[in-house]
Amino acid sequence: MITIPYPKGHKIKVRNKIVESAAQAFRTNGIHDVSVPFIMKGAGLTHGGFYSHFDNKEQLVAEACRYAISDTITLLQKVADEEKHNPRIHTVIDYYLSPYHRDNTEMGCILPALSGEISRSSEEVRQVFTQELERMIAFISNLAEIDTVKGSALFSTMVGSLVLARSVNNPELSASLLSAGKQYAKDLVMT
Amino acid sequence: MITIPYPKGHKIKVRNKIVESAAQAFRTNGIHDVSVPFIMKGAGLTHGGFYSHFDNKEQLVAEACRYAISDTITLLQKVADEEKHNPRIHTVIDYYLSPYHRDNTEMGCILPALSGEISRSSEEVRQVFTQELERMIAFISNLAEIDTVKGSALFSTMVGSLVLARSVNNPELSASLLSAGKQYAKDLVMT
DNA sequence: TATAATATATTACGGTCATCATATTATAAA
DNA sequence: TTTATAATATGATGACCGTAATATATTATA
Repeated sequence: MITIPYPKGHKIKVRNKIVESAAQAFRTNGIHDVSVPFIMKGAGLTHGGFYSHFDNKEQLVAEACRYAISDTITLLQKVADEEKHNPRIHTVIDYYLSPYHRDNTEMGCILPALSGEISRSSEEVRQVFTQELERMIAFISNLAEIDTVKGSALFSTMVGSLVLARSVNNPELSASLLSAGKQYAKDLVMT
Repeated sequence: MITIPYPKGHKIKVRNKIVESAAQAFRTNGIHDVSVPFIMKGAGLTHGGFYSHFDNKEQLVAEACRYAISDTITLLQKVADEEKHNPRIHTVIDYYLSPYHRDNTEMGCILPALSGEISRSSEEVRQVFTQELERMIAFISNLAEIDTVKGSALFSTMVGSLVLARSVNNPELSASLLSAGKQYAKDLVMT
């Protein structure tokens, strides 16, 4: 006879908490700089139980990245849906290149946050990024009513501007990178 | 009486070798994933001598980043100078977004390679990046004969395209990201 | 209320890290 | 050739890593 000693779905909930904790931690501190004990602490657990949920850290990395990108697409969709007057792509560009998004890496788009590290990750992780980036480009292109080639260039501009705006020390330069990105991203859509 | 046991300039040469080794290693594997022993081995030395050249790892990071960006600007200048017919900015864009540059991170531009990690680095390192990025934007803007705001957007597009092209697993998608970036970067210059 | 099954915690292991103290080596001058 | 010493190597320290084995806590059911 099979009994269920813990509440039904308990383990899945805990597992999701670990993924969420990891997705947040990776965006804030990078993949390699975040330890399993740190992630588990973020989920309110101790590190030992980790391996009853995941085979290894790499598996969690892949899941957390997929979770984070999906989350961002959902958020951008919501941002677009709330706009009633201006072109919806403009609203998304403005959000993506806002000081808020720049300064809150831990809940933002994972692509600029982990950009460098992804190319050095395992095939499994890169596969996830490839799939999710394709979804992101499709989403952006659809919203802007442009083809996916142009959509790729648009999203590249957005990612590059955000990455550089986060790298610099000088607030004026950072703001200028954001606003230049916004302006020419919108220009790109309209030409 | 003071004796000089090693040839004049010996230590400076060794120090430069360490910086070069670090600049290459950081671009290939990221800052945090590269250890001091690994860098020293790359310079043909053992780890212990490191602290007679640098106060700590962070100081080397800052120097290696400055070295790497200067190196890249010099290289791009040379690439531009070799072009006789087309607009020189086109040649630089084509080089920057070439498969060669995408696939040889270790000798390429450090900004896309370390983008995510820079924003989490010390003030000292971010200060270096700020200064060198300003130089890079000035160089690009001057070459394209556009103002620095437009130049910022142009360089953002280049960085973003390269970052995303390196992240994905799918060769076609990667190539498409490069060519989309090239096309719209050139469009941006001319409009 | 006891039990069985499952979720989480504790503890340990082997490895690598940055850093430092000390020993050794290489070489210019005496 | 000897000597002084700068440059480099060796080895150690304490911290933290990913991973794993084992122990403990939890709770739906009998």
